[in-house]
Amino acid sequence: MDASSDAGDRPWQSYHTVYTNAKAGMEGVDKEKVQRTVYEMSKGSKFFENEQKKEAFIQKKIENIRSRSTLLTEADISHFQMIADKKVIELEASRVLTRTWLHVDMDAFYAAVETLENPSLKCKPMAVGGLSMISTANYEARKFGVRAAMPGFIAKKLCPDLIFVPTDFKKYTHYSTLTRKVFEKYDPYFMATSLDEAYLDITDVCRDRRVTSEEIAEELRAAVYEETGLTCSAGVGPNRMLAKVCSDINKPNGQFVLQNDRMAVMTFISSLPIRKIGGIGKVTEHMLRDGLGIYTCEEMLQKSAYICALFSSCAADFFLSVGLGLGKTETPELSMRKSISTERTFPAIEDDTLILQKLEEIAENLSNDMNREGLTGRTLTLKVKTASFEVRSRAVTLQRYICSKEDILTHASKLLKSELPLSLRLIGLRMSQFGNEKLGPVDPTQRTLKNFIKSGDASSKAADGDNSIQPTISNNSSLNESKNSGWIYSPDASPCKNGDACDFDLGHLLVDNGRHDFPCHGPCEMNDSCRSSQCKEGAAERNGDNSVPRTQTSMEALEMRDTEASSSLEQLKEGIDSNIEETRVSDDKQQVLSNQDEQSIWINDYKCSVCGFELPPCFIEERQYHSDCHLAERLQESLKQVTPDLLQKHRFTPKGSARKRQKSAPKASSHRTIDLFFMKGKQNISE
DNA sequence: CGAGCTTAGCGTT
DNA sequence: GGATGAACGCTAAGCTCG
Repeated sequence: MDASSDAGDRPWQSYHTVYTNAKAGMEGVDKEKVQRTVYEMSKGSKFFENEQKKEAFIQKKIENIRSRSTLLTEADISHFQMIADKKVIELEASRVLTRTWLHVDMDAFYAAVETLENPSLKCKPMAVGGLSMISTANYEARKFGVRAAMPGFIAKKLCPDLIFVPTDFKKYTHYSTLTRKVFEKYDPYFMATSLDEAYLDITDVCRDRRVTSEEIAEELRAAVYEETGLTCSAGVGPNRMLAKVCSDINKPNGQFVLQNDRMAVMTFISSLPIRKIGGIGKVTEHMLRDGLGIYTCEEMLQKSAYICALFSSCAADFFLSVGLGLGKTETPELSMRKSISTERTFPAIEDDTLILQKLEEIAENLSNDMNREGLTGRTLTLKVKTASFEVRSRAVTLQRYICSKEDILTHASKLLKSELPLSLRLIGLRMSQFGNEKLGPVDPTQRTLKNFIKSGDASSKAADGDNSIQPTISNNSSLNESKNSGWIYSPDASPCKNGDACDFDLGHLLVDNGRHDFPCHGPCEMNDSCRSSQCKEGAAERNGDNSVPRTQTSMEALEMRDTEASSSLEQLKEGIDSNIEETRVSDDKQQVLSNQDEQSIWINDYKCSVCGFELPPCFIEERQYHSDCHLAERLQESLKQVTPDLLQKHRFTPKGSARKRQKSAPKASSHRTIDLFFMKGKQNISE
C-alpha cells in the first residue's frame, strides 16, 4: 500500500536513512538533491531492499499506534490523563535547577585532527573513513551533504573531489587525552562519553571562582584550543540532556547557554523538535510524529494521555520528562562494562568451511580482548548478518565462565552450525554476564564466601538474581575426570521456593579477587564513563544522599538485612563462626581457607592439599571455586553440628543435578530457536 | 507468578 | 564496477521453569 504512494513522483522522499536528517554544518545544503542521490545510489541494492522491509515494519507499528489511539474512549483518555498528570507532577517535583552542566563536543573531531597533522587538507572537502563507511566529514564536505555514517561511495557521488583519509585511532586518542586534561581542571569528575565528547558539572567551579557559566565555557573552549589547536563547541544547561542540545546550537566553534530557570527551560523546550533530544532517533521520531502528531517537545505534554496509553511506563516517563526539559543532574556512579564484543564485515561468503574459519578469527579476537581486560563471561551471543542484511543473534548461557579461544569457538561453532547453510556478510561474538574476572572488575555488591559468613550475610535472604552465579566446572572435560565430586555446588538447587528460609545461598557468592577498580588503561576509547575509584567516591560525596553509588546502597541493603536476621539465624552464624575456629585449630590436614590459605591450599602450586586434585595455576577461577567449595564443605560439616534441621533447607547438592541441567538447558534453547524460525517463516508468508 | 533467558530492535558515537 | 561499520547500553516481548 505504502509502495504505491512511494512510487509517485518523488520516491526518494520516503527513503530515510540516519544520515539524511539535518546536522550541524548542513544548512544551505540542497537536501532534495542529496536525498535523491542517496536514493538513486542505493536503489535496487540488497541493503536498500532490507531498509524497505524495515521501513514497512515501522509503518505497521505507526499504523498500530494510530488505530489504538483512535480506539481510545473518552473514559480511557481521562483515565490516562490522570495517570499522565500524576507522572508530570512527580517529574516536576524532581526538577533540579541547582546544578550547571556543560557539554563539550569537539568539532568534526577526527577530520580536524587529520587536518591539524596535514594542513594541506585545509579548506578541502575531506572525510575520515573509506568507500564503505565514513566516520566524520569536515565542514567543507558537509556543504555537499556528506555526513558521518554515510557510505563513502555515496559521499563521492555527492562530492567528487572528496578526499578520503583512513581512520587512525591512535591519533584521536592522543588529542582526546589532551582535551581531557583541560576538562579535568573544570570538573575532576567529568564524564567522557566518547573520544570527542564530555559532560562537565561546572557548578562548583562557577561558584568558587565567582564567574558565570558563559565565561567558563569561553575559557574552556579557549583552553582546549590552546592545548590542542582544535576547536570545540559547548552547551550549558541545568541538566545533561539540555546541555547536549545546547552544544549543537552554535556549532562549530560556538556555545550556547541556557539559564537555570524553569521558565527559560520551558520556553526553550517548547518549539524544540523531538529529534534534537538524545535518545530519540529516526524510528522514535517517526512513531511519535506519524503516530501521534508530535513534532516538538512541548507536544509531548499536550498529548501526555496518549503517550501513557500507548507506550510502556518507562518510555512514557522518558517522553514526559523530555516535555518538561528534565534530564540527569547527578554525577553517575562508576559503571562497569557489561559486555564485550567483536564483529567483522566481509564480502558475503557461503562456504561453510570459510565461514567457520572467519568465526575462528573472531573467537580469537574476542578471547584476546577479554584476556587483555581480564574478563570471563558465561553468556555468548553470536551475531550474523546475511547477504540480504538480515541480522540474527543466537545466545547460550553457560554454567561456567569462559574466556579462552577454544571455549568460545566450541560454543560459537555450535550456535553457528545450527544456522547454516547461509550466505553471510558479518559475523560477531559478544560475551556478557561477566564472572570472577582474573584482573578486571568484580560486581562490588558481591562478596567473598569468607566475608559473607563473617559479616553475617548467611542470614540474608536469597536475592539479586542478576548476580547469582552457577559455577560448574564439570563442563571442562579434564575436570570431569576428577574423582572428587563433592565440590560442585549445583544451580539446580538454587531457586528456593521457601524464600524466607532461603538463607544460605552459595549460588549468590562471588569470589573476591581484591580488585574493584574499572580496568582503565590510559584513555578509554569507547563509551567510557571512565573514572577511578577516587573519582567515584568524590562523585558520591558531591551528589548527596540521592545518588550514592550502587555499591554503597547495595551494601547498605545488606547491612539492613543483617539487622533483620532472626535470632535463630544469628545463632546459626555464631555456630558457623565458632565451628570455623574449631576446625582451624583441630584439623591440620584440611585447612580452612582464608585469603592467604587460598594460595597455600595448592601443594607445589598445583595439587589441592585437601583432595589431591590437580589444577595448574592458570586456572585461576576454577581454583578459586575449588577452594571455595572446600570451604563450603567445611561449613556444611559445621552446620550439621549446629542446627541439623536448618541444614535441610540449605542447598549444597551433589554433582548429579548439575550434570542434568547441563544436558537439558542447551537442548531446550536450540529447540526454541528452530521454533522461532519456523514461526518467523510463517509470519512472513502470511504477510 | 516471578526470575532468568533469548531474540530483536533502537540509539549513540 | 561494486560497494552501507563497530561496539557498546538499554528495553520490550515472549518463552521456560520451578
